[in-house]
Amino acid sequence: MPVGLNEHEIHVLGEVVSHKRKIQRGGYLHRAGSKFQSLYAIRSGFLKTCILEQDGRQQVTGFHMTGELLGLDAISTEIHTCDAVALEDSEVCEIPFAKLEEISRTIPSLMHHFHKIMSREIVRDHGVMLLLGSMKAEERLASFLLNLSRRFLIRGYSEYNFNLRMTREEIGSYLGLKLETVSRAFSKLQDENIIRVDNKHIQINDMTRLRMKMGNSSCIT
Amino acid sequence: MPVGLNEHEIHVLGEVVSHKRKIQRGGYLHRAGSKFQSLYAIRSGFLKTCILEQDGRQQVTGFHMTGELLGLDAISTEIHTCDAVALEDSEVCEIPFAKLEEISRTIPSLMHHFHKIMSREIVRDHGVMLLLGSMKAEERLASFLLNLSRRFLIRGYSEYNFNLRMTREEIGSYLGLKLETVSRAFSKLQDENIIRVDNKHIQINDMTRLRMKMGNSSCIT
DNA sequence: TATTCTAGTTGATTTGAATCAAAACATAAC
DNA sequence: GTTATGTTTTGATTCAAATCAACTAGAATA
Repeated sequence: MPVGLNEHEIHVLGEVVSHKRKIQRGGYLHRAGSKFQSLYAIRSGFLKTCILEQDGRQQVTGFHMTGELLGLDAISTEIHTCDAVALEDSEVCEIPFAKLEEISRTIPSLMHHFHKIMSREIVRDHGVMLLLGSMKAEERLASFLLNLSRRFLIRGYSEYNFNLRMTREEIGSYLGLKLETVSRAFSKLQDENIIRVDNKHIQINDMTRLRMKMGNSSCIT
Repeated sequence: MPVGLNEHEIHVLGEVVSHKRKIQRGGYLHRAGSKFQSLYAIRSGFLKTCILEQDGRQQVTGFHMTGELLGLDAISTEIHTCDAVALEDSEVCEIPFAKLEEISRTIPSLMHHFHKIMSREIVRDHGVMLLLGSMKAEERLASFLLNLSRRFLIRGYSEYNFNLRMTREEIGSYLGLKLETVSRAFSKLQDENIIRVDNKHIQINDMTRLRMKMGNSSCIT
C-alpha cells in the first residue's frame, strides 16, 4: 500500500499493520457472513474471492495477488459478502479498519491513497462487467490472460511465461463460462499459435495477436 | 448522504455541497476522459453511466436515482472512466472531492459513511457480475425489475407500479442481452401474468413469483 | 393531417456456448 | 509404485440467445 507516503507516515502505518497471518492453500482468509474487522494486504501468495448463492451457483469475483487489498466489500455492512480462499500458500497483513480510518485522519495522503484503491476496485469491476456483458468466450479468455500477464510483469515476473493458480472451472466462473468452454478456448488459442498451454503453465507466443483477440484495448485491472 | 451526522456536521457538509447543477434529458453530467474534480449527489432525476469501447461496444454500468452518488470510479485516476447521461431532467449537487476529503478529516462519521458508500458500490458491482456471469435472460430481467422496485419503494414510490426511464436497448446493455431478448423476456413475464407491461410502464402483479423467477434471493443493490 | 423517425414486438433462422459423455492426464493418498 | 481422486481435453448434441427481418405503435416534425 505505501505509495506517496513519507517516512513518518510509513512508520505510523507500520504499527497498524503489524499483525501477519498465513493461510495454507485451500484455506479461508474469511468467509461470507463473517464479521468484518480488518482489511487484508496480500504479502505473498494468490487468492480468489467468490460469492455463492443458496441454489449452489458460485461466482468468482476476483483473483488477487501480492500487494492487493482484500475486504473492501465488507466495509458497507461490516459483514463479509464473499469467501476469500487461498489458491496457494499465502501470507497477509491484517489491517484493523477502525485503526486505518483513525490514522488516515492525521495522514491525508494515506486517506487519499485508500480512496484511490477503493475507486480502482470499482473501475476493475466495471471492466469485468463489460467483459461479461459483451464479449465472446475467446475474447474473455484473451482479456483474462493479458490481465494476468500485466500483473505478473508489474511484480517483476515474466509477462510471457507464468503458471495459473486456478482451475479451468474457476476461470470459467470468473469469466461467466463453463470449464469446457474455457478449455476449448485455450486449445483454440494454442492451435493458432498465439499461446502455448501445458496444463497450468501458459506461454504467450504472440502478445500482439492476443491483444487483437480481445477486440478492444481496454484491459481489466 | 447525511446519515448518522449531527447538526454541526451537516452544517459543515452543507457548505461543501452548495453548488447545484441541472442536466436536461439526454445531457451529459460528465464524459469519459474528462478531468475529475467532484462527486455528484443526485437530488432528483434519473441517470445512466456507461463505458464504451473504440469498437463501438457499449456497456451500461448502472442506472442511478435520487440520493445516489456518482463519480466514484474517477477518484482512482482523476479521469472519468464513464459517461453519465441524464435519462430525464435531473438535478445534482456538486461535491468537490478535495474538500470532501478535507472536512472528512474533522468529521470521522462523515469519512466512515463515505467509505460505506464506496464499499456498497463494490458490493453492487459484484452482484451484477453474478447476474451477468450465471443468470439466464429471464432471471436477469426479474432481478432488474425487483431491484428497481425496491429502490422506488425506498424513495416513497410504489413498488408495484413504475415507469422505466430507459429503453429496451439500455436495459439489454446493462443486463448483457440484446434488446430483442429483453423484449421477449418482458412478454414472457406478462404472458405468465407476473407483470403487466405497457410500453415503458411496468406493473408487478405477483411479486412472489417474480422473486422465484430470479432463482436466488440475493438482490443487486 | 400526413410523414418521418424511433422504439418496441414478434417470427424464422443461425450460432455460440451449455450440456452430456467419455477418455486422458495429473496429483495426492496409500 | 499403485490406486484413487480430481482436472482437463475432446466429441456429439441440445438449447438459449443472437441475428436477421418484417411489422406495429408512438412521438416528433413538417
